[in-house]
Amino acid sequence: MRPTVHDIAAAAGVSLATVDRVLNQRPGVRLVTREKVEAAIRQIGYVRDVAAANLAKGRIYPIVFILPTGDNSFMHGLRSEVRHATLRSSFERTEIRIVEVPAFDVSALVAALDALQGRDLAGVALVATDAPEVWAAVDRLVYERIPVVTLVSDLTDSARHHYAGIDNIAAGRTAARLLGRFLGGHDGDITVLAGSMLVRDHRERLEGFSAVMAAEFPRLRLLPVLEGRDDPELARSLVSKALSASKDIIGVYSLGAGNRGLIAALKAVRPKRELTVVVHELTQHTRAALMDGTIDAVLNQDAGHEVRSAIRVMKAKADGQSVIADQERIRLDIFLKDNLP
Amino acid sequence: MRPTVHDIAAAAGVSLATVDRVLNQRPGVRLVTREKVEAAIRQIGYVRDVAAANLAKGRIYPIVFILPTGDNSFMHGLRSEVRHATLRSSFERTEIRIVEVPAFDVSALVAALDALQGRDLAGVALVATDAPEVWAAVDRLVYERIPVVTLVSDLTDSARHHYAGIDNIAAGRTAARLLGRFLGGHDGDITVLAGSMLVRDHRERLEGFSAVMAAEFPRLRLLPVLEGRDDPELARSLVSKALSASKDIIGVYSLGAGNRGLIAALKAVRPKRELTVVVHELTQHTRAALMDGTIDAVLNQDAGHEVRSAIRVMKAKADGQSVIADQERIRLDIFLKDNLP
DNA sequence: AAATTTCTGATTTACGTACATCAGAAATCG
DNA sequence: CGATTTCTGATGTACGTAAATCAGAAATTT
Repeated sequence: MRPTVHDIAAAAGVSLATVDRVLNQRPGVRLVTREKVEAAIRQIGYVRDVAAANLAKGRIYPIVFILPTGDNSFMHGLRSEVRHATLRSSFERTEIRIVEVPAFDVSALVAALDALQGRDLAGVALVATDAPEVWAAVDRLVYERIPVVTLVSDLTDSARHHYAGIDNIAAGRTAARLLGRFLGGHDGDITVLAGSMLVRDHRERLEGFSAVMAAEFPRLRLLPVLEGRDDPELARSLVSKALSASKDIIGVYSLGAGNRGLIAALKAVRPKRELTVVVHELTQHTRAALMDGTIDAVLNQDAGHEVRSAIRVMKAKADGQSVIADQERIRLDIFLKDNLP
Repeated sequence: MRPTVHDIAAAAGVSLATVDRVLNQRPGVRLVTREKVEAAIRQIGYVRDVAAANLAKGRIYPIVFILPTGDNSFMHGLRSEVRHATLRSSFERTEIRIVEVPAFDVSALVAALDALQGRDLAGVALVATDAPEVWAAVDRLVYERIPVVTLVSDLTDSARHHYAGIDNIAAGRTAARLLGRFLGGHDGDITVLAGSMLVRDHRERLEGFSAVMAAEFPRLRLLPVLEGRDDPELARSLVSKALSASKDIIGVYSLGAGNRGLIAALKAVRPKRELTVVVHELTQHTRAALMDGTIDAVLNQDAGHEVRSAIRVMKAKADGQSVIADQERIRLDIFLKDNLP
């Protein structure tokens, strides 16, 4: 059986109340006594029963998620995961509120962050647009000892406590290698569709992609990046234009959202044009396109994992506990048509 | 605030004791009363506080893991994950015992299973060798109402409650597509290294691999399967022999363990021979080989996830609860040199 | 209608921790 | 040395559930 507070009290030769004062860092314990208790705790290997502790304190964790609006499937999925988490909130002693702000809108994001100042929050999670004003607003919350976690996309320079998302440089590199290897030794152009260079995840994916392409697949040339603002309709028109402008395009890497538009553009030129395509985010549209051969590979981050990880981290930070970095690592999923879940 | 048993009692107009009888399916409640209570439970949306319930019952779950011996890295990793779980056992109210049996040894496995009959166990997890005697032994345990979970490799025909492992047909198909696409349109032979056709995971991987190869990459021919018994030394010699016997081999798929030997054999012919290689299981050896280019892709199942999932499932079954299938799905990880964890 | 059996209610203790109160001991101060 | 101040012990309640006991009500049988 696992040791309890009673065992500590007996081992240290003090009362339960004193053990409690030491454990919860309450005042009223002499230094020598405190050390005696701490020695006993180490010696018998006591570990607090978190379930019982939570039951006793009945604490709740008020949490805010700041999510961008936009009708692309990835953000839909993310919002739905957060909502799903609100359904479990009574079990997890959380109270989750969702705040929506326009995508890529720095001042709106800053306003949303500043509105949270002075609130008694256990944590704030945000999909960050990477700008100095945002760093500052985040740091203001951090200064107030509110745990802040970036979700999906990180901030370059800020005191945020944690980033819950994939390694986007690695994702870009992986995309490049898949595309490069799938294209064998062929020569040709590659077009890249991004959402916006204002967000760090897209910049990093491009960075990793370009690096591997340049170093290992010199026969493939990158065309200027198309910025589709994660908007299906804009993505469709940009890609269509690019495909008709250059007949040398043999590969496409879509590193943002709005793939519905990309897929429409691809289908319009199929099967005349043979294209190898790697995209990000598994949605109903990319899944179907992967199945029918329009897309060759999908890189994915599991939005559900990210949301749950973010919540775990915020709760841990709010309790002043450390997080197990390895356990909170978000994996990059690679889907071909054969291993779809 | 979340509703409690007291709220149910008040809503149903019965006593706490009656609510408890209904909730824990104890006898002594008339049908009409039981229905009244169940209606109240549904109506106020009561959900049992599992933490408090576990605290109150103080139940422990005795669990046995049956693992094959063998010095390949994958089984080492699996054993170490199970041991790691034993360290957490006091938190999770489990009491885990590990039983080791020789790999691919049907009668030893049956003996180990039968030795567990009549014990009061919350669950048995085993890496199964797929044979009728094993199906029968597993079914004997199931008949005694002991939850049984297969780990890594499943059984064809048995009443085991759950399988904690990847979809091996999908894994084989994925390997085929990666290898096929990486080899462009080239002609040549593919050699397949397996552990043993006695285990279902290896058979299924081969099945999926062969199917996609035949259907989509007709210019690649499969050579007869090499059975390395997951033994590094045997694997090395088999692969070396095969490579010198046929100069047409341009690809290798290793679907079992013992990759240390495969890698040694590959390094012996490098860089003269250009080979595209896809293997299973990320270990220190395959990781290094992926980094240095000896291997092109690694398919992986996360042993830690499998062990934790198996434990969750056994506990749920022991409590008569259902498992959330989707949550217990083990994902197939694909690693290229760019996305190693 | 009495005797029995089957339900139900009321109450209590327990799980391991948090937290509050109050009395008394020990240390420190004047 | 007495008067504070600071520390410690003893004790009780609470969290939400499990589980047991016993008395009494209701239903069933005789």
